[in-house]
Formats: sequence, C-alpha cells, structure tokens
Amino acid sequence: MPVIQRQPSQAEHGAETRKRLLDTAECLFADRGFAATSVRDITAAADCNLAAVNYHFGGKQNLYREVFRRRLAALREQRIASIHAAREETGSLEAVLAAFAGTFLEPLVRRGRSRSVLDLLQREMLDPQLPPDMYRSEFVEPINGVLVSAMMSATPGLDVRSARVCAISVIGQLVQLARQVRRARLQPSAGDDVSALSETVAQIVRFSAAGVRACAKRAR
Amino acid sequence: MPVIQRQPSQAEHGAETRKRLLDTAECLFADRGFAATSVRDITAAADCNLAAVNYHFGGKQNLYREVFRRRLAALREQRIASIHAAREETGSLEAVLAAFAGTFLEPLVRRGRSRSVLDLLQREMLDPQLPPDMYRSEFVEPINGVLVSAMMSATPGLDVRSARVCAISVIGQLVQLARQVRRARLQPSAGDDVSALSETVAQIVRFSAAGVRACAKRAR
DNA sequence: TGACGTGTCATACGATCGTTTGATATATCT
DNA sequence: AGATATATCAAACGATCGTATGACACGTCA
Repeated sequence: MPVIQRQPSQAEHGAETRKRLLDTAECLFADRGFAATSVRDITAAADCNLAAVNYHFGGKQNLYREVFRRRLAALREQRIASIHAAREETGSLEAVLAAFAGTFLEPLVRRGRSRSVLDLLQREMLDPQLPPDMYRSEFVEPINGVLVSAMMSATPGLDVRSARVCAISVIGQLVQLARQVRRARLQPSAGDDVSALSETVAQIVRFSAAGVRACAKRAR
Repeated sequence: MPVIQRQPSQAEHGAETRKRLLDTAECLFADRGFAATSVRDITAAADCNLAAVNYHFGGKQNLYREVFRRRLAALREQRIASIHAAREETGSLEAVLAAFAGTFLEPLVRRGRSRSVLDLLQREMLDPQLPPDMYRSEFVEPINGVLVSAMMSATPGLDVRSARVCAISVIGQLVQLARQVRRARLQPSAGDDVSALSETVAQIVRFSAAGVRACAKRAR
C-alpha cells in the first residue's frame, strides 16, 4: 500500500514558495549583502518567477525585513534563556560564559539551513537596512543587558561600567571567532573540525573568566 | 610683500585631483561600502568630472585597490613597529597589549581625514574586493604573527595554539570596540569622549592580560 | 458548469549603474 | 607660434537594477 502523495492545495503551494524565497534570500543576503544581492538572483535560486518577491512581500526591502522578523526574536530568546539557565543552575561565571558562547555560536554547527545567520547579523550592523535602531533595541540591547547582569551577579565586585566593557570583550571575541570559522569554511582546504571549535570556545571561556575577574578586582 | 600664490602646473593639478579622488573614495567606501558607492557619488563629492575615475585609475575597482595600497603597508608597519617597541622596552605582557591596542585604535582619534580606515578594513573582511587573500597575506597574517610571538615571549608557558586563540580574543575585542565607537559617532547625542575611550582601552588591556595568563597556566 | 480568487508567468518600464567617446582647454616643448 | 601632451568636460552607451502590468493556469465554491 503505497503512501499517497497528497497534492498540495493552491494556498499551500503559495506558502511553500514564500518559505523558499525566505530561505534563499537569507542565504544570499548573508553571503553577499543586501545591495549586492539582486531580486533576480533570489528568484532564480528559489526557482520561481521574478515577480514573486513583489507579490509575496511587496518589495526587496520588505523581504529583507521579513527574513529578520523570522529569526531575531527566536535567536534573542534563545540567548537570553541560555544565560538564565546557566545562572540558575551553577551560577558560576564560567557557566554563564560557556552557555552564552555556546548559544551564540550554535548557528555555526547547526545542520542544514540558517548556518549563515551570524553573517546576516554582521552585515546588518555594518549596513543597517532595518528601521533605525530596531536591530539594537530589539536584539542587541536586551541580550547585552542580561549578559551584563549575569556577569555581575556571578562576579563579586564587578561594577556596571566595567561589566559593560566586559560584555564588549566577550561578544567581540565570539564575533571574531565566528568570522574565522566562516572564512575557513569558504576555503577549499580543511573541514569543519567541530572538536577544534569547541576547544577554542573552551579557551575563550577561560580567557574571559579570568579577564572579567581581573576587572572586578581592580574596581573593588 | 604678499605671498605669491604659485599657480599649480598642469601635472600638479592632475595629481591634486587624483589625491582628492582617493580621499573622497576612502571616506565613501568606508561609510557605505564598495557596492553601495557609485562612481557618480565619488566624483560629485570630489568636485570633478564623472570620467575622472576612469582617466586616473582605470575603473572603480582599481580606485578601490589604490585606496588600500595607499594605506595598508603603512598601517601594517605601524602596528608591527609598536609591538616590537613595547617588546624591547619593558617586555611585559601589559605593555605589548597596550601598545598594540593603542596603535590599532589610533585611527579613531586621528584628526581630520582617514578616521574611517577601520571601517574600510571591516568591510574588506566581509566583502573582499582586493585580489584573493591579498588582504590576509599582506596585512592580517604578518601582524598576527608578530602579535602571537610577542605574547608568547611575554608569557611563560603559553604555547602556539593557545597564543593564536588569544590573538583572536585580543583583536576581536578591539574590533568590537571600534565598532561601538563608530556607532556612537554616527549618533547625534554624545561627543567623542576620548578619555572614556582610553579608560576602556585600559580595561581591555587588563582583561586581556589576565586572559592570556589564564590560558598559559592551563597549557603548562 | 461557470464565475471568482490566488499564484505564476513573460514582458516591459524607468532609473541608475560603470564605462567610453570625442571635443575642448591649457600647460609644455621645439 | 605651432605642435604635442595632459586633463577635464558633457554626452551617450549598454547592462542591470527594482518594480509594475496584464495574460494565463488552476483550485475553490456557487
């Protein structure tokens, strides 16, 4: 008894095209940036008509924003939740940093699609296409706030000013590492080497924990 | 006796236009990126004819490369020299880190033009326009090598693998800080606040020195 | 079965892009 | 002074961009 392949209804077919456009656009925007990606590139790669972008999203700009709307909230809650979990579990500085680093870099080891989300975020920082400050106020600031307070509660004697700079340090390291991994992936030589990545993450956690404590001692 | 304004010769006038184009292009490329900056934007801002870019440089791509050729070598030697100087002077890890951080961020406090060189480098990392790997092999790698060896010689027990990851950490922090400063500058509120910057740099140096030493202890 | 709505299609429009061209002006040299 | 080289200029070229339009296919419902 063969499985009956149900024909997708017309509306379902439209939703599939919509999703295919979002996935394809996410990859291309992440790879080449907003300006360097043409609507024709996207529709060709998504195997649909040129007019589909305007029909489903009402323009290139709106497609870009929809790509972000689909990811930003989930990514933010994921990062915040991982910090809270580590904070309530062991509460140690190392645990907080390791949890944040793991969630931050998780897209890099994710299977299949959306491995390029971090590239997308990097590009949005450099060439803002979203409504002014939406990226920062709805994504960067909330995460930063949770990270700062978590580091402070895990580190006696760390004041707010220092903690904020420490957040810059921690995030900066992770962004830089993500960049390195991305570049290594674009080259033909060498595979993914996930074990080397987790080892590097472990060292960054050690590095950062010592760094944070050093800043706390000074501020006391 | 009034100063006689010597008329610039024809060749000198041409060289002036060339330089004006380079300066203008550097700013615009740094602000908006290569793809988002049109030749018309550049020539209009440089107050010369549209064809001047092709006449003096032979194309938009070559203009971009010339902008880099003018800066890369000097910037690299400056960074390397500052590390060597700190290494020979006190030799302490803090001195090396402080020297490197200071030179790295120096364009941010420079007066007048070319404050945007760091933006330019950031964009080149994300959207390579130079010949493949030229940026890395002629700029990133040499500096990285000197920084790694300087950190190793200033930190007993730090092996090469760990030192390389530490370099990622240090550079990542500085890049992130440069980004913050750039973003703060683009906003109407708040001035340059150089003293706050140097204070932040000092904390990053403390942070990093402790981090490097923590990685050395582990590797011993 | 016939009208209707939804999604896809080829095609075209106007704008803007990088580059080219030929004329023109001016400094330089014989 | 006349010839030459250098630099600038307006104008135009072909390509590509984002978007708009109208025809067409097909599932849905009366």
